[in-house]
Amino acid sequence: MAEKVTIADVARVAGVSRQTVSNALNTPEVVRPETRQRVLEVVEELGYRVNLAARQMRTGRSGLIAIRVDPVSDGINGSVFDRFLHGLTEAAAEAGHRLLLYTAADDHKEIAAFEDLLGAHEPDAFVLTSTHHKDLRTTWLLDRQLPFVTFGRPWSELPDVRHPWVDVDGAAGTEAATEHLLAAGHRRIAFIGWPPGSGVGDDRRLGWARALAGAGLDPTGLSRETPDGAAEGEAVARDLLAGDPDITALVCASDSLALGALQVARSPNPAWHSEAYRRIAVIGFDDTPVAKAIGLTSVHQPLTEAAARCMSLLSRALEGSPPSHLLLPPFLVVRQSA
Amino acid sequence: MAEKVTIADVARVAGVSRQTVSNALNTPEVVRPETRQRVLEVVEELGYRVNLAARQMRTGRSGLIAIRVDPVSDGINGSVFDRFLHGLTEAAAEAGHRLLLYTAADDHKEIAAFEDLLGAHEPDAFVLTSTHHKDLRTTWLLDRQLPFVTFGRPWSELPDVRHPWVDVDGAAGTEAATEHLLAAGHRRIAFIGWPPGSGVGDDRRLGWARALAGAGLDPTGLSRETPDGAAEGEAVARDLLAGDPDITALVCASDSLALGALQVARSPNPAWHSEAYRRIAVIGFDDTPVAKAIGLTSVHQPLTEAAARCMSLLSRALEGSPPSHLLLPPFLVVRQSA
DNA sequence: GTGAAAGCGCTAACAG
DNA sequence: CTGTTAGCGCTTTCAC
Repeated sequence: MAEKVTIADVARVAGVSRQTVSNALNTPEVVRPETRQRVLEVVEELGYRVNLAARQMRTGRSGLIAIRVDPVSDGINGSVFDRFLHGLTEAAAEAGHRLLLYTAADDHKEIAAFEDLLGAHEPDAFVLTSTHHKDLRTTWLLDRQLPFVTFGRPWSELPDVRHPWVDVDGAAGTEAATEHLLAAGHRRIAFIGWPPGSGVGDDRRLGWARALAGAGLDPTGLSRETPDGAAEGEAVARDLLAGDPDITALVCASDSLALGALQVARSPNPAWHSEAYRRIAVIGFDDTPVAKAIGLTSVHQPLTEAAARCMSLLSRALEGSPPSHLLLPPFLVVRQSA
Repeated sequence: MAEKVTIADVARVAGVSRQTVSNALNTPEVVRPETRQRVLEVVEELGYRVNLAARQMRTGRSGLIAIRVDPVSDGINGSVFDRFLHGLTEAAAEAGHRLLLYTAADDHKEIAAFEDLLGAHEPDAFVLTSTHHKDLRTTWLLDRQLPFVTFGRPWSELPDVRHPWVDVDGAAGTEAATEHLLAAGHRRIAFIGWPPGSGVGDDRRLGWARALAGAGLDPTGLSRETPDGAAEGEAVARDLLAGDPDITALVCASDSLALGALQVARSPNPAWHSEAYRRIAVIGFDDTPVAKAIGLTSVHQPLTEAAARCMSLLSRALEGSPPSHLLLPPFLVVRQSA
């Protein structure tokens, strides 16, 4: 049972040639239905499976899709990638592919990893995450016409960057969050985000600003920038609330930032609480387990769907179709914090 | 550069035979140092990389290690596996292997996946997680003498179950947690765990009981069982505290349970708060991002080390060494909750 | 429709 | 120490 059963065994038992077996499996329409039927029965009976290494030598296709996992999982936000990865594993399996993992510390190292992989395991395609401005990886892969899809839009101005991608509309997410707060009566809504230059962060700020503009409100003085982190979020929230007694709500670019902001919101501090009591609403981004655990309202990304879409765009790319892309809408998960 | 460079190219440029190149790479000691040096230079110059598919056809080894990822990441506790996976990816890379992902819904489906994989990609070994009583997978792999390692000890009574494994000493973790509470002066310390039968859960309960016994305390009436979950933990904690006014601390089998328990501990409810004010200490297990976020004291598992150890046991198994195993000590991360 | 031959890139076995 | 031969299992010609 664990013995190696080759195409020759199937051919012998079915009373046909090896080639006919191969045809029955790979090019069914070229074989007579009854022959095909018999071959398939024998395949089933013997538990035959194509040896991918042998196939790969002839066709050059390995059935492998490579994806990078970061050396360290940074806790709160790492869960976003992990959910995506789980979804992608399933989607890939349905498309007859398997995921191959690799690590790399930066763009250059990752390109070195591409070279290693292409020479060794020969993955059929790559899935790239965390796209950014001046992404060397996409350029490298495009130059060599290697199939890939990115989860994350190309944050580049170059109009000739043409590759399939899937992304979640971050601006729509923060916009929905802000509109939710507006609908609840909030009028002075601040934003805590990352320093400009990170496409994702800028996009999320944009949605907040758009919602304010839509309500005819002035965003001046209501936006702050900080590296990601709960401590950072807490500091910035404290500063914001102390400096502006009219702020009643905070939209954050991540759950980490929101978590810190929520500390401030939930334990009023005299330092900023000089005015009448304010109940501060807080909304995060990513709907991580932490958000669920502490009752933080957050923007949820449809990661399973994103993974499935990545896979289908990839399948299409492997068939030679021109690249297309997809911007998925996130949705707000409302909890106690807002 | 992206052109396919084979061993023949290297041989031609270096002025030796194909076999010498192969030897220089795989059996360096059998080749004259100067020849070897020249070959390696040409390899570098041409950017040659062995084609694993071709090698696999000859040697039967693919350089792949297969590991299952669960279809759905269950949020809080999923992060444990994910951290392990990240660590394993790195450890595998250092040992010259890559991780291949697959999914399966249960033991039987997973065994079917084994068969698929072995016939197709031919992984050199498997890494199994979530071992349990009557684990069909280990039996199946042992029967076929396929190399594998489990992260999780064999929870079986069978003395002949002999395979390499790595596990974290859960009992030592809850014991340390309980001792920490004892040292802080707590005398009536309850345990919230899972229904008996899940090796991991029973083990964690054992550590708590052991610590109490060591302090000469009676555990009677202090242990509760419930499926995992924050809501479940909350309900059980409420019940425990209402029924026993002397309880001042709760040790939980998971961060999910602890999260729920902490809700009760932090917002005193008249229902159980009939006695004098009690500050209830809570300790969780796994040290997930949620624990860090909400200041929950928790038992931390050394997952990166566990992954590295799994890989080294696997390497040894692939070399034919007899199986050995390892029980790693966890440690307590003390935060505000205890 | 079906079968025979060739060869993908590599390494184990053997000969020099 | 180095070179030659053979063949892993499969699929792509090309005959039949």
